[in-house]
Amino acid sequence: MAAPAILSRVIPMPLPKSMPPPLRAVGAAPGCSGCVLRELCLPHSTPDEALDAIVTQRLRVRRGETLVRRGDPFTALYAIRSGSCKSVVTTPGGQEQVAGYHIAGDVMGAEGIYATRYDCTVAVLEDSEFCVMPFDRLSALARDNRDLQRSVNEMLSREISRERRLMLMLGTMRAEQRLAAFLLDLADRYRARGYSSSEFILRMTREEIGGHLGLKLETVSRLFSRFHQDGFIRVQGKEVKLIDRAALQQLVDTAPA
Amino acid sequence: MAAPAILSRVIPMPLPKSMPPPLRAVGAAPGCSGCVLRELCLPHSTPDEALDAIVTQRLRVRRGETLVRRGDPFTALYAIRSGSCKSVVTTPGGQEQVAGYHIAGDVMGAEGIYATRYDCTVAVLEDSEFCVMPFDRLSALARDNRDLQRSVNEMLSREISRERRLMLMLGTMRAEQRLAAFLLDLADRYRARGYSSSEFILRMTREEIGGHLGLKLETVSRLFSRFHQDGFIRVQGKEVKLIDRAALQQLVDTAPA
DNA sequence: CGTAAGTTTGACTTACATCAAGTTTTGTGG
DNA sequence: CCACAAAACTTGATGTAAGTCAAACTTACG
Repeated sequence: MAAPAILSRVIPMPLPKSMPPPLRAVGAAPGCSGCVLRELCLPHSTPDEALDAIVTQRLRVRRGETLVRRGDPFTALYAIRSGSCKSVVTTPGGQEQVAGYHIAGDVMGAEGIYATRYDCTVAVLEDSEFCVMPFDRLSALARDNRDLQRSVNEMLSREISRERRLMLMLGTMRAEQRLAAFLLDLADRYRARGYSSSEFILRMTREEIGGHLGLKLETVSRLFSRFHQDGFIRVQGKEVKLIDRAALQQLVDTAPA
Repeated sequence: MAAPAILSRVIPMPLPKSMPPPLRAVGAAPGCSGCVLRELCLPHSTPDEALDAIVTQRLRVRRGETLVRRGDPFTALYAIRSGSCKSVVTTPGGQEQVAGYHIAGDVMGAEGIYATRYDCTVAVLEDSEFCVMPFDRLSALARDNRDLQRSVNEMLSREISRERRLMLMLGTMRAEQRLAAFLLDLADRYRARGYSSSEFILRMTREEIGGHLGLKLETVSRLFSRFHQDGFIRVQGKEVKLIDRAALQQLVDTAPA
């Protein structure tokens, strides 16, 4: 198989300086068994035996680069080891929707399995590191391992649920509810990763957040200001601190009408 | 395991003609190998050997009944053999979003694999017949059959793509674009099933369509009237006839601004 | 055949978008 | 490290697409 576009942009892992640059290094990669993100990234059902065979290489990608492009042949799932990115879908008319804001522990690319091509472009928001999980390898491993097969199914199913929640948000909520829900969801995800769930740095611009929530950047900015004034949060550019979570939650839960 | 709610309302498999109304099983499954919907329902990779073992029973459900409820334990995927339904997600605040409008050949329930519970309520829009694919059976079959395993993955992945398109629509399009996209998508799906792609009967009310597209029923109604006046379609209640597909397509493709 | 559910259409309101101008932050090269 | 240009952000004034409220009409079903 021809090397997918992405591999041509691989930056060698800086770990042991002596190691040849990636592309092999299967067992040589640190493996998932000791990874702190394991619980998030692979479903709990993932069997230990398989763990260190799934990830064949690590990739470093710099802020502003593209990890996969819409239409690229599907070859692998990518897990975020560190950093963050957004996945973007585009209408025929050129409008952009940020389908996901992904942070460490998230797995991306699952939509490509059926279509054999990725249908999102994944843009890297800060210097990041990814674990590459070639899909035919994953499938082969799963064939001999019932639990791993289940893990793959769960991973896909989890993605369906995630998107359904987003759809629900876009279809039913008003602007302030969307932003509140976004912030609370983000906080939960940071907590699950052991980071502070009340204080974090947004890696997306107001425009990108707007593109995610189906709003314009001015609306996002105004809402941040309003939440700040109302004492729900403290914002300073990209730094956000949640002050009154209950209030945000109540915003989300309260029917608009 | 306790009998899942859905199955408790099912009558044992081999059965006579005279059954009490709702949710009734309609006899031993004829198998998928001769089914006209096979191409749509199961991915092309599905191996012949597995085909007749996947569906264990057929269910008849009458209009207005509920096939699965949000929160029910996940046990099976359901394929629509004939008829149609909507799947509904609900916000904490009680707002409803119609996550999908499903017609013959569609498979539902995939989101439950991860969560072990369904997270949509599926309401039946007209008297319909379903093929029940118990998931542990499907998994077991897939374990011994690489192609079937792939089919399951593809089925899930296809659902992710479907939802992503809907998300894109909700996040970026204006009302008239949404309705146009909805009609064109529906037409395509009918064509793929061998039905007329230019003339069909909507089984959803204006309110349900609105709930699907993130609009209010009055807006949907007005748009139908406008499309009618503009000569794009001909509407008469639930009967719709597409007249000028190109015009609808152009609406969808034209950037709003 | 009658009643309830669904649909259409109009008048009015509103949440968010758009346009615009000024301020702050970021990142780069001297 | 600073300077300065570009990008990102904030805030106000105004516009508009879609929502809300309301009333009359049509369709479907028990």
